[in-house]
Amino acid sequence: MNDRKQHVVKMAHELFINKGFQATSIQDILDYSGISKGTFYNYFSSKNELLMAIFKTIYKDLEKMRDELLIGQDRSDIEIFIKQIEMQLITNRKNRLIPLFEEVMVSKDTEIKKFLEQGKLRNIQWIYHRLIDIFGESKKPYLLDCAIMFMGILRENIKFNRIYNESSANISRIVRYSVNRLVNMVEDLSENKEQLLQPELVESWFPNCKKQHYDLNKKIQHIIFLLKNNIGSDKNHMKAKELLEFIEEELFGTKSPRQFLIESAILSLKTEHEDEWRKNLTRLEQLLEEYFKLIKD
Amino acid sequence: MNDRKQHVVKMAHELFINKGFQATSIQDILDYSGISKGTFYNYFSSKNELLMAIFKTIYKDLEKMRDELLIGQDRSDIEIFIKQIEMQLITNRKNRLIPLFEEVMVSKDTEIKKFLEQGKLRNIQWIYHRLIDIFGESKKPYLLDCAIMFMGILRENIKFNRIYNESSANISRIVRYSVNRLVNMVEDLSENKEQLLQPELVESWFPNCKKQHYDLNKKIQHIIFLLKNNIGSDKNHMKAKELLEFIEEELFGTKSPRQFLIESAILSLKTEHEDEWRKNLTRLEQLLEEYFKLIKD
DNA sequence: TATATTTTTATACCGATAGTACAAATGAAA
DNA sequence: TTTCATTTGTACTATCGGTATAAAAATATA
Repeated sequence: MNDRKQHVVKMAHELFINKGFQATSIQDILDYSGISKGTFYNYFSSKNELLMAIFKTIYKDLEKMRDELLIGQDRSDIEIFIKQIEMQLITNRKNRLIPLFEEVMVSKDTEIKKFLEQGKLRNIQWIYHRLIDIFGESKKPYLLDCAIMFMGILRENIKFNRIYNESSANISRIVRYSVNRLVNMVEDLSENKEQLLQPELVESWFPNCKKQHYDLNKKIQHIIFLLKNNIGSDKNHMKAKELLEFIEEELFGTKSPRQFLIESAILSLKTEHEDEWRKNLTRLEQLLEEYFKLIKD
Repeated sequence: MNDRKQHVVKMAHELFINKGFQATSIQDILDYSGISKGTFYNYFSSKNELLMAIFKTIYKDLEKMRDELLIGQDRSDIEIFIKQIEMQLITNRKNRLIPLFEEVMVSKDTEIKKFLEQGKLRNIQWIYHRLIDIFGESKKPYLLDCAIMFMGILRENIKFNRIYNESSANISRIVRYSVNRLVNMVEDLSENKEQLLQPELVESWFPNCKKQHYDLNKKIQHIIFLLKNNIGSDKNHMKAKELLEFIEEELFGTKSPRQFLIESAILSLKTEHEDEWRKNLTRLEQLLEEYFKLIKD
């Protein structure tokens, strides 16, 4: 995206945050960002398309930050999940995302509505997969329901708490409270074997490649996690840890991971000869090969 | 409200259901209901005020139907609660209430927004009180939280189920599933003594008279319930049951209960002389006196 | 530097919208 | 028949999102 165009997006976003979408006229945007109408319609075919651009950039940032919180962590640790949710909520509030979201959902523009619906589905899907990480495959049949209901619980709790408490200080408390309900719900459901939606539906929401990509990332993270737990603490081993963390950062924290750097790091890691270690490292190499093949498409 | 005005409200509602609020222009309403612009703005000061009139009539109907379901029933019976929720959901869907609701919530009109927010609070409050009926005073500290989270669970479940199943056939299934979660949540919360919002807040939402009215209705229903369980099955006693049911219907099923009819019914009921019965009947008389005093204000 | 191409600007314009103003027509009560 | 409120029809304002386009400015190319 053009620098100038980016600037318009940013300025418009500021206006939308302060005045709302509907209440901000095109003319406001033109004045505030200092461009002409012609240029505006050269960049965006409509006001809605501009809003979509805003959403896209926020979503991308959000997902990146969210995934970064997982780097080098135990996926099954529920505390990480809590941190991720908190981060999402705080970002949402900062960008007034929900009011904007709702404003668009009532417009006639079907395309943007579909886009936002998909965003919501993606979020549910993400929660669902995270719940599998946390509660294990055995609870899978109930975890889509749980993901959906968790969203509802969280949403309403935040809404009603805001009526009395404008500060975002207790977002953390609300999230923890809601997650406690979630944990209990998982137990309850798997005990009573009650199911509303079949989790297989989730797979049909999006093209297969997304799922593939997600699974691959998960496998790679898992292997690195194993490797990290397999090293001692002497000087040489500290270097191994640093290398592994570099690989993680490069893979999941940057836009386009540099393959040659990662391969070189792997090479360095091969100096270690312990049996279990070697096995895992070979597996990691295979997965990385798969990974780079996938992102090339 | 004027007959003609009522007619406009009805026609506009039809249009809003079919086309949505924003997408329906004033001109559409004028054409469809056959009035002139001048008349329209004589009735309503704006399009938003018309919508508010629609909401008011629907809310009133809804609350009436909902309360009628309780007549002559055991308030603590959760099955009645389920029926009430189902009824609300079906009415909501029939009137496309939620889309309309959302369309207005994004408008700039603060008055109508406040009105709708209050409606939502009233609903939460109602659920809260019903939960007290069902789970008892001892669980009270957790029931406001439960009411709020139940709303969230229900809402999201319905939303996501609709993606796959357009029919309203399984609304019943969703409600039952959600209520099961609610029951478990009450248990969980009272066991772990976790509380997010203090239920006392509920009282501050609305003027005290509402609460008084609600409590009084509850007491009257309870006494009538006791009386009904205290009569035998011979012919004379069947008449007593009919009289009690008439009183209930007159009190809670009509707009303006006729005091003289109810007093006459009470008089007839006094023919019975059993001890417990007489005591309850006197209590009922007292409560009714209070009741008619209250609705006169 | 001179020319060609692309981008940007300024402005006039379109059709649709919510809401206003008001004189004329209608209708029912006195 | 007169009076008075209601209703109608129509013209009007102001704002909106979006289009059209010619002139100007910036950029690339030769």
